[in-house]
Amino acid sequence: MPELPEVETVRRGLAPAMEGAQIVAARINRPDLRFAFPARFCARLEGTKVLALRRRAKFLLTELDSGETLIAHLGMSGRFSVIAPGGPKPDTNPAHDHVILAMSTGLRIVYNDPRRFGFMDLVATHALDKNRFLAALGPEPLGNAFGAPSLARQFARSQRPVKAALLDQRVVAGMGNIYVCEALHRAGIHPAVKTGRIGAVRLERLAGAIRSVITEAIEAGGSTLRDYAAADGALGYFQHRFAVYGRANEACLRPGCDGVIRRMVQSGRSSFYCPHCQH
DNA sequence: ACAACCTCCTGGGGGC
DNA sequence: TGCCCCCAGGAGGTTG
Repeated sequence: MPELPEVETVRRGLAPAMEGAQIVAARINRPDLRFAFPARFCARLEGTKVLALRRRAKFLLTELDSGETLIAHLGMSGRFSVIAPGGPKPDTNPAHDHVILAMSTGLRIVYNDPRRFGFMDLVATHALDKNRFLAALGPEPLGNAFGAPSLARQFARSQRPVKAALLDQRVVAGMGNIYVCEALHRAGIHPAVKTGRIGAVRLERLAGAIRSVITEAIEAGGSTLRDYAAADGALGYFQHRFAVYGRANEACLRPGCDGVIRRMVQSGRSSFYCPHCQH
């Protein structure tokens, strides 16, 4: 379940192993992940130097000195590992090692993804904004363009449950099921509330809750449920701070609230909320 | 044009 | 004990 905080943690782990280094060899072990790899994928990577590792929403962007940028999405179960020569190997099943980059430093970068919901693309850096995966993304929750005003604009466009709206990457980029549930709980907003019924004060509270939950989750190295680990194998620990996610039938943790967390299904996805303090 | 479903995939957990 | 079914979920694609 890599959402923004997990992808940011992966980026921070990969950056020191990749930035400034050259990709001396690239290998893919199958022709596709969720989508086919682009033409001449390995050849276009080999011999390039990594200028910078960036992140946009849940996408990892590796800027190369060839003028192209490698776009990677971890899907549900994608993991990048940095492997030192003779060093420990990750605990992932090597049958699902799909992409292997040998760096000029001797380190290897391995992309492992059992479910293959992840995908990669390679596009001209100057046209990154026009890429089909990135073009429609909304503002970064920690960026200046995000806030109550941007939420208000997006919420006015269509009436739907706020839970569904926040999962829409055009509304705010990088939120997934976990952090949407947590942010709604912090803001005291019921996940089924229609977007148009949220007033200015609550919008401000919601924007603040989104920023705080994402900030704290990044500081905690993300959340590790089953699949996720950072590039060095370290586990996140924000899962210990979940107030609602995965806590059905447990007590609400909000001070002074004696509610019990419930689970409901919205558009096929679990929503966790406290019926006592979320309205 | 846009919103609601469908689909991709595997490992793990629950139930029988 | 073992097996089977179902669930988890991001986002593009398809359908309506």
